[in-house]
Amino acid sequence: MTGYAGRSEPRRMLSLLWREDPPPRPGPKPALTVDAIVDAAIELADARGMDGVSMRAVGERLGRTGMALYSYVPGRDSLTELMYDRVHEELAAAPGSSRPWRAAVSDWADRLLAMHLRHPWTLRVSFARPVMGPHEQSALESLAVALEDTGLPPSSRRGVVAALFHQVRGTAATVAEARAAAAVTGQTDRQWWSRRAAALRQVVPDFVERFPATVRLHADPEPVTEDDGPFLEAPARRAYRRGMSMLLDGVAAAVADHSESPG
Amino acid sequence: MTGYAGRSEPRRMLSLLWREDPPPRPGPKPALTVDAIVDAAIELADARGMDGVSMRAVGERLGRTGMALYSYVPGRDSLTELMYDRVHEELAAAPGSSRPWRAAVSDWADRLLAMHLRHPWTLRVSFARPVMGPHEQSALESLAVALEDTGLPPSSRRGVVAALFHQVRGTAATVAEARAAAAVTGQTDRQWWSRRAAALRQVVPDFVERFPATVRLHADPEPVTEDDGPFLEAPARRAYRRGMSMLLDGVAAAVADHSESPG
DNA sequence: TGGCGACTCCTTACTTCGTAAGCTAATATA
DNA sequence: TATATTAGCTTACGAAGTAAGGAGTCGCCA
Repeated sequence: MTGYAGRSEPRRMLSLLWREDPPPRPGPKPALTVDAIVDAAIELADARGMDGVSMRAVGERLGRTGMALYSYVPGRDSLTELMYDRVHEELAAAPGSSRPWRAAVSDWADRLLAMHLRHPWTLRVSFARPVMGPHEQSALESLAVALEDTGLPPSSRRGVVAALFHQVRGTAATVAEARAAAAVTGQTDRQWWSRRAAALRQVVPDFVERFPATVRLHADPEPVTEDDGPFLEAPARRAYRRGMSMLLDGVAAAVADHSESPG
Repeated sequence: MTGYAGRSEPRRMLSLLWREDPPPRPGPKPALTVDAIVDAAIELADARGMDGVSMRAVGERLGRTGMALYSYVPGRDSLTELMYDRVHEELAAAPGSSRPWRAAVSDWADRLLAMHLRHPWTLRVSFARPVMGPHEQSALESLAVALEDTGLPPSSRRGVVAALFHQVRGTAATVAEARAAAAVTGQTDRQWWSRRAAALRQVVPDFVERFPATVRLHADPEPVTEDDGPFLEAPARRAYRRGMSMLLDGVAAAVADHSESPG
């Protein structure tokens, strides 16, 4: 069961996240640091995926046994949360705060998407119960700042925040999955897809008659023009752009509506 | 590593999903059926979560050992996909096809959300690589039908489909997480939250000064008036409604724009 | 300054998981 | 009827998280 935040003692976990330095204590000097452990775990996760991050593997990477880590970190889930907060450091603050809200928000989402794609294992940590670490918080803060320029009330802004997170995380999951499957099965995603389609034609020969609207939905595929990645990745990225643009259109409409008759 | 579709032989998996009945074969008569196994697994998953669904546990529920299941199903991941497709049966087809697209789409999303909340373990199966079972397909078909009434081109419709899935799945994950945490920790989500807030105040006393926009974002909480569930569940549901409404506003704008100047 | 006690890190062991291997008994087809 | 093939069992392997306990190390107070 990975991905549930807040299972352990909240005080201990928050203390770790915010790097409260502990008072000097008796006993041998710690040879490791939480940061070193988290770094090693992130390297492992980036290279081999979250399943490659076992306590033993992380310990081994640091020249220790797996059990040695338990002096620094309550357990594996807590380590995951620490990793999660850490990579949010990469989300640099928005350049200038004087840009129009739409550009700022759209940029923010793109940067979050890029972060998730650099570290796909972050998608295993649920957005539901925020980890509430410093870097995650400051990422949220910069979005919150951008959204205040809309003039919308807090309740509406919360709706936008949730929608943005869902859109970004869903897209990231789709793209990451396509990549992972390609890596695991050893075949390109195009091969994977064509094999699957051939098998489907065999098993369900009347697919076109039974699901006509679905077939029409996938008609008219656009050529891959830009750098939106390999075969299966491209449609996900285009859908992301379109979905985001429609969502922001809706937000803009709400902004116009609200500035006409505020309150 | 749960949740990756299409790991096993695609032909075998599709044959299982679409219930191709195999030709009579030598050997003892099978005492079980795939359906019985899938049903047992779903009951277990609903009751104890996906972690309660081990091959041994499912076998035991059917009076067999875990290994007995491998005659029917290639492995655990495949079983998960079968479970996933099965519960999509609950997504009844949309009532009348003559309703306006917005109502039809909104209803569809609500029904999908309800399904995910009845079976939160479905969220472990990625939307990225569709399982392509019969029930999942017919759920997608009814959405595709509703979207054709918009008159939007396929590429735009695909964007809407993706956005809808992301919103629904993200919301479902949020709500499910709140429920799971309450069940696991034994404390109500209100207790969980207040403890966490207290701990945060201790560890980061200057939180309000450091993250003012975040604090303002969470200001002005609305009273829980309707049946949107317990404490932490309510904001997720309200955010869902607001987000969905803004998204559909954006779609409506695109519809208006497109019917003015099609092509 | 001596020693108490808390600490780090190790080894060992327990549990649970998915599933590979190989056995026996049952059965459709030649 | 002989044979090949299957279902379902037992056994076992490797990997996972982590509990338990011991050995050595150091801060703090008498």
